[in-house]
Amino acid sequence: MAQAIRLHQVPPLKASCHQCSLSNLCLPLAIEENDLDRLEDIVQQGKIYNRGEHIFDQSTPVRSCFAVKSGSIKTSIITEGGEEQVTGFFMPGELVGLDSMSSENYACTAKALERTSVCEFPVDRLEELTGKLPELQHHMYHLMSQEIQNSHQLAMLLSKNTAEERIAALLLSLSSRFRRRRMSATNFSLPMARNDIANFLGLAVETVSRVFTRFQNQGIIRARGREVELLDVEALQMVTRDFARQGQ
Amino acid sequence: MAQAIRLHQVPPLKASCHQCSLSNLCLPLAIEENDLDRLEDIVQQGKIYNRGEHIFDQSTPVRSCFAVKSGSIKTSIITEGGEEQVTGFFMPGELVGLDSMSSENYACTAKALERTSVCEFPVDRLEELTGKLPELQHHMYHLMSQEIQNSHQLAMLLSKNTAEERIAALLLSLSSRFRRRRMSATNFSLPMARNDIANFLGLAVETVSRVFTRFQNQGIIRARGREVELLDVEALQMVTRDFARQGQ
DNA sequence: TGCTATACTTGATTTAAATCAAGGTGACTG
DNA sequence: CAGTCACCTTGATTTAAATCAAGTATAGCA
Repeated sequence: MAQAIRLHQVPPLKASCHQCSLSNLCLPLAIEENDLDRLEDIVQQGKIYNRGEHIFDQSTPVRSCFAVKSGSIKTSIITEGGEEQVTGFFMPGELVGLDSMSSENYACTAKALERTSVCEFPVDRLEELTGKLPELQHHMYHLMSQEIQNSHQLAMLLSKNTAEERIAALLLSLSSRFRRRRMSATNFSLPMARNDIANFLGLAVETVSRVFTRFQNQGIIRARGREVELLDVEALQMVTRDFARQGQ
Repeated sequence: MAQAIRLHQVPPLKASCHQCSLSNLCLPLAIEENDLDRLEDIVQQGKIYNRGEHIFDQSTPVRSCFAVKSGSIKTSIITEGGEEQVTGFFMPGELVGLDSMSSENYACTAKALERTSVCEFPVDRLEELTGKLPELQHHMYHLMSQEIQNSHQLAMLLSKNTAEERIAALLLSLSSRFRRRRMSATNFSLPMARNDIANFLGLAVETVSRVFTRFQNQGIIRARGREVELLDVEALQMVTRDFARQGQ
């Protein structure tokens, strides 16, 4: 109930990038105080999606990319056969839709994992603006190259690592992203279902479940549903590196 | 021998983007005839690398990204443990290093798979230029988003598809890329070793070898070392889609 | 020309994770 | 409040591909 109340807190109607608490993570990061107005001119703020609602759909015309303001988003691609591959999870301050920048149609579908508010940046106007603000352009290139790197890391994980290694890596990634957002790095609530984790990491749900229990039995984590506590971060790091060590 | 002669043909010393045969695939594609000089101003053309030589190395400072002029390149990332993951193969007209745009250090290592000539675009000057030429900026965003999509497709392949499906998909990808370059789409020479294919697709070399022989026995391809002939493209396409069908 | 190294192939065995099968848990709903 | 559904867990069995273990081509090189 307390939670329900929190969920219904509406963001200020005319919230500005100036005041946004995410300005050190999001696009404003790359913009001088002076020029911030120009970003505000093009952004549409505070749109809210409920759990399960689509922010955009694969194969529909690209209008905008989106920054997560609160909540979280998952993106996935779907084949002709209806098979789904989760391609990413996005937290506040992160930009969704970079894989569709300057394309005709969205390359993936973005879905709210919980009640989520986003800021919308129309791509054409964003391109226009990055043409005028070299720092912003630089930042966009940087974000996109990071996105490529992330995806390569995922490919690496999928092709070279065991189930335990993949899950440890995901938990650590979430942990450090929570930390950057000044939330607990060891005690958090997973925004996604086991199913999404399994799909993202190329595993069966059953395997994910088993690894969670194994980690729990080893005293590395404590997990009750989506609530997770990392009891031994070093041990988790060891798990991800075991693989690397064997290479030598 | 005829081949050897072809290999030693040196590109014109002051070759220009205007005259380049790849101008419909490469960056010039996005630039008006008038503005092409400005791209030529920043490009360093015709650098040649021998088989096995590195164009750039992971973790060294980023200077440039590179367009393949002739030959081919593979990129890979290497973990602390020395484990390698091949992240891509690049053909003439394709841009290498987008995963490192606007980063401090290169995120991967790029290696010539054969005698390869490249055009070099210093990143800072390229950023400067894209700030002035909206179409070029648009094209860069497009290329980078494509690169993200490619990598997501790879992740999909790695996490959802069988060995046969992965290899069929790779052969078809190579085939269509050869076609776009006005080379035979059914009769080509693989630029990379079985080992690289295996690593790229997350398989053991032995598995790659076995699948090649299986395809050969089924009359789908003919393979003698790196020489490959696609005898039944439709059958290959069926292989990649078998998976999708089962989803329904 | 033969030598060595690298690349590739083939077969036998093992294994990590998928699949199959069955319950348990919790949340919302009529 | 019982019922349904979505989500999660656990156990038994199967399987695709890895690994182990030899070979066989092929290419580069002295």
